[in-house]
Amino acid sequence: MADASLRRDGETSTEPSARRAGRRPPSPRQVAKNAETRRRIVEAAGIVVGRHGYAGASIARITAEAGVAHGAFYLHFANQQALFDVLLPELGGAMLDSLTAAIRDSRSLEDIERRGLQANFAYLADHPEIYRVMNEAELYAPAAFQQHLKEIQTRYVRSLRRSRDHGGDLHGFADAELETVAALLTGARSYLLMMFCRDGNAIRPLEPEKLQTYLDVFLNGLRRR
Amino acid sequence: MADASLRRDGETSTEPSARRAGRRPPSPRQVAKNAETRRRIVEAAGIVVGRHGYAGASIARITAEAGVAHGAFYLHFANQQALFDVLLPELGGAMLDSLTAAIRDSRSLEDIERRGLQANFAYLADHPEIYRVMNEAELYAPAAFQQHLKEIQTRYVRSLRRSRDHGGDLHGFADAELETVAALLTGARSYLLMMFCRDGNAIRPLEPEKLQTYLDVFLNGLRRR
Amino acid sequence: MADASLRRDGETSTEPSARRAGRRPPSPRQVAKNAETRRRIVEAAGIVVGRHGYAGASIARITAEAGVAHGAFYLHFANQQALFDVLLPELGGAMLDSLTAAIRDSRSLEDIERRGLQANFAYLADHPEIYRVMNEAELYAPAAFQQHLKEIQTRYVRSLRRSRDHGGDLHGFADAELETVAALLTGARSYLLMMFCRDGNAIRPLEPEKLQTYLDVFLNGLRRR
Amino acid sequence: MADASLRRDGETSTEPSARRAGRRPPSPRQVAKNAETRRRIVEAAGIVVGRHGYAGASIARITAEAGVAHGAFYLHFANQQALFDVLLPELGGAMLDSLTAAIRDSRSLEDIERRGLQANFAYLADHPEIYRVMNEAELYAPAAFQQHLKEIQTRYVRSLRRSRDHGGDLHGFADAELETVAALLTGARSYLLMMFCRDGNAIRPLEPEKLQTYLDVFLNGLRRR
DNA sequence: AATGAATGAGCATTCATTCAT
DNA sequence: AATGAATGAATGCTCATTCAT
Repeated sequence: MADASLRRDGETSTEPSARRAGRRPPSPRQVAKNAETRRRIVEAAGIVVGRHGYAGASIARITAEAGVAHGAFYLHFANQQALFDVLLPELGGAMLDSLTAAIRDSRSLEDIERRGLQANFAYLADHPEIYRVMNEAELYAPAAFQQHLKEIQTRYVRSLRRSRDHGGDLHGFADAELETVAALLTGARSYLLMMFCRDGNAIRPLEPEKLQTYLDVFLNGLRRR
Repeated sequence: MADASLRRDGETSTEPSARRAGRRPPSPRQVAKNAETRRRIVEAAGIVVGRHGYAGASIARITAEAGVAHGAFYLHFANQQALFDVLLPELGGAMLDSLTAAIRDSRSLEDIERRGLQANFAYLADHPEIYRVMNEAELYAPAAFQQHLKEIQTRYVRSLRRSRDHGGDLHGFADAELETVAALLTGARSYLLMMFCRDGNAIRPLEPEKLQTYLDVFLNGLRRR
Repeated sequence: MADASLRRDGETSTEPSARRAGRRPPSPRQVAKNAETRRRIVEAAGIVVGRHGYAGASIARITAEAGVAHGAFYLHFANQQALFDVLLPELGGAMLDSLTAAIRDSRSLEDIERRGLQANFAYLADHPEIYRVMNEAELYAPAAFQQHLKEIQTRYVRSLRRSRDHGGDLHGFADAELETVAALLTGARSYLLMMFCRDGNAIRPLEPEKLQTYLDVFLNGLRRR
Repeated sequence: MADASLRRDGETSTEPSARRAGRRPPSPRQVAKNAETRRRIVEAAGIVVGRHGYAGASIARITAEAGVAHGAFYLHFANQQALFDVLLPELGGAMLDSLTAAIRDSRSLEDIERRGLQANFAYLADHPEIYRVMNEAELYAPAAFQQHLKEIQTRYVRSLRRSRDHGGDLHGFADAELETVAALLTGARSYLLMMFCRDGNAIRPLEPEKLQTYLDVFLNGLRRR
């Protein structure tokens, strides 16, 4: 999971906030059960958002999907928004980590892009609900969405910089320009996904010719000035 | 109310409900009033969606903004969805026309991109509500959104093709590839807008250096293979 | 009904707040129907509070009792509290008016007290629900309760003053002291009611000996210093 | 948990649950802890009711204030009502004892009233939460409230009778009449408190002139017939 | 066509109570 | 005895839609 600091806001603390004198500490079993329930709620929420969107993600649907009582929700989240705020960081964070891992030791821009794009689409094909979680977050969890964008941006720029400093492409691009470049790449990738890979709620792979065109344009465009 | 099942797409027929057996045709004044009320509702809806999003665009708010009775809404639209379905085509269509006009006699790709992008951002600065109308339509009026994307795509491809056939850039790109290129350009543009030009509900201009980077990357990337 | 100004606060305005140009004015029939529904809700609320207390006066119960839809409530009141705030003024105000009428041309203190007390208990026997409406208002509609107390106090002091200025008793009591005296009388009366006249949700008459003791003590006590 | 049906009045038995066949009697330490927890809950409930009223006195708030686990509540009380039923007797009983002590060797009515009233207001100023505990009990613990009234009544009548039999005032008042007189005095005192001494959740002293008026009226009124 | 009161299903949230540990 | 997570019924409120006028 990306970063615990993303999860703080508005969410009911799970840990007893003050370890009052004379209180029996919770058994490890209890703690585990507690965390497990929370996990099930988040997971169920992902599925429900994937199926019905945030707008259709009522507490009733989520708890039914999770197999817990309606009221149990409020033991783990202060309110519906608190869950929404946590959904993208928790589910999308895992995706970002997986993408980062996929391109970890790429040295060339082509490597980054080809492997990144494929890993991206593969992950979404495996976890199709993430698409809506991410996409609708702009509306239903704006802060989380902005944070997610920033995270993508940061990681992307880091990769581009590494590629520029070690490899052949991108020389001539100042750090500030790489910010813009990352936005172009992210946007282009996002639209490929949206326009050519969606199939109802499922994600199908990008056609190879389109991937090739994408690579051609950007590799050529970013080669050198 | 006429039989809804006869209507495509949930939208109430705009034509006066007469022309049915034995009904007097509406006076021109009536027709005008009819159309005028409908227009006011659509316009009000644009404003309300711009301000509160589709989710906050209740019939009550829209009719209040339009200055008509709550119930009047259903004389012009079969239901809320029918209005949502009509919003992007009516408001976004005008924007597309304006963009198409702005690049009409561009011959070079640079012309298309520079003028198009500037016209795009200028239009949105003037009509800030369109941003949300367009952006949230993916969720609230998916069919209209797909249609809008297709429209953009078609027009973009047409421009690119013209540029390729008359100018210097893009030769070597087959028609099929231009589809992909249009998606890349649209996606990149959209993310620039989202990441760098939003300021609450207002749109501020793209910084010139970022515009330049955009142009550099794509003009270079699309020049030739 | 006591005073419209009591009713303003938090309640949804029933009149269209702006008579916008070109809007058809509501028909008198509609207006009457509207007011009638509101009246039925208030009346039903009185009955329900009398039966279950404010705590049991759910919107569902009230609207069921009134024979209107759940949602109709919110066409007439902004929320539950707005109704509660209006209940005592509307129902208790009528009672105060009736009491004021009952003692209107009393000249002696004995007259005021005997007739006032009897009118008070008689009114409550006829409208037993008022007892709880009044009694629980301290908790559920504190502002209305304070206002009600003040109203009682003001009217009581006025009567006492008139009695003092025209009759034989109470001379030697300064205006400021009459405030205290009114509180003593109100409190004593209220406890007689509470301790000796309640019978479930009904009110039974005060035993004549108790009334006599009340009169003896106060008439003697207030006669003269 | 022991069989609730055996218990009068909803209250959990305070005695250790043993003494049943084959159970080891609880260690003195256990009993102490048991009683201590119960005491903390009652005390916490007083504070919470003083702060939020009975309506806001959720088990969660009370147990949090008491520093015990939510579930521990049900080891000491059968349910919330059982606690409410016990609150006024336990907290208000102490107040009554203090008032009884304050007027113990009064011989004149004036003594009783002046000292009683001052002791009453002083106690409430010291324990402001009792005001709400007492006041709202009519609603939330009606039986306890009636019992409390009766207790006040009994003690008051006893004092009045002693005064009558030993002192100068009240002669001519039969025992039955003293019942009524006690109600008048209690009601008058209660309204003085409510109307002139409340200051948010705090109680401020009664102004001396008002106290004097109270004494004048009643001493004069009760002197003799 | 226009009006706006009425309808009722749907939803988030609270909280007394239970129970496995 | 103590703990605190889990349960689920109840409630206030919103809002798309209908319909008498």
